[in-house]
Amino acid sequence: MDTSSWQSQLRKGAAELVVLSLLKEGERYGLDILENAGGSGGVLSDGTLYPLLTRLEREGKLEARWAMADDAKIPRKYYRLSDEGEALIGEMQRLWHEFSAFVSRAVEESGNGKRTAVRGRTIS
Amino acid sequence: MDTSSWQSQLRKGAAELVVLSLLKEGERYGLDILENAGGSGGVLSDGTLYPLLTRLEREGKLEARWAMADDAKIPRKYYRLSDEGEALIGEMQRLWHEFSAFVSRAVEESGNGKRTAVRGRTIS
DNA sequence: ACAGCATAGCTTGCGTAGCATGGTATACTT
DNA sequence: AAGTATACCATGCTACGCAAGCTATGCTGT
Repeated sequence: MDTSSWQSQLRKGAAELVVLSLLKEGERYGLDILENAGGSGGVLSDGTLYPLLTRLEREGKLEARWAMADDAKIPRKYYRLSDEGEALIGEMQRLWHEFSAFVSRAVEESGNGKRTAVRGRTIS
Repeated sequence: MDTSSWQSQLRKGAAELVVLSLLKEGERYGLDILENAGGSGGVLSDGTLYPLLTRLEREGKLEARWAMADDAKIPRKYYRLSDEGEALIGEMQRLWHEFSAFVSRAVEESGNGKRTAVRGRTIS
């Protein structure tokens, strides 16, 4: 049973929400985000993340700086929420709750017994 | 704050799950599905639903028949799960729970305080 | 010395699905 | 006759996930 392409579709949009949510906690760089959002059951691969970060920066939702952390060997690009991003994430989180509640309800109701059969003759 | 195109992205894949879940209860026709899945906070418009039903039928996940119900004025096309669709929906529902739990966790953890600031000098 | 691997970030091209818009056809209402 | 409701379908646009592949640095083992 192949559900992999369907899962890709399901992830659309969720990546943006998860990344912005992670950055709400504070500054992070690419691979750091990937480890926190792309693990088992995760929603991100690196080919998805970097274009996404670039886009969010271009759209003004994120700001970025290159920095050399004390324990790092090579420079990292650190991203943080802009004022606009900060304003957006609250609304997105509210919409996510609404959306996931709706889908979960639809999924769960389908467990409760059969509907009565539809009357009517099939047309051939 | 425009989140409408983001919401479209979020809906991708969810429509298929919701439709198959509704059909797990029993036979339904197009507008019937639309009323149960497309309302407020819903995930479907009719320009999405009909191509989706056609695709699912073509892929063998659904079977359909035209029928004249007693209370209807014009014929309706009734869809039901095929054996393959029945086998698939269980797996999809399991994956949905996993996925939505992951995203919800990411969203909710972002409420718990600030991370410690990253040490390191910005490179200019 | 140098091959291999880990860390870190980025680019290209493909495929898929949501959806706005518009269309067909029938039946009922005014 | 015109308008509205029911019911289904087709076209074209767009966005985004992701596989695959690229660059560059620094550490480690032989």
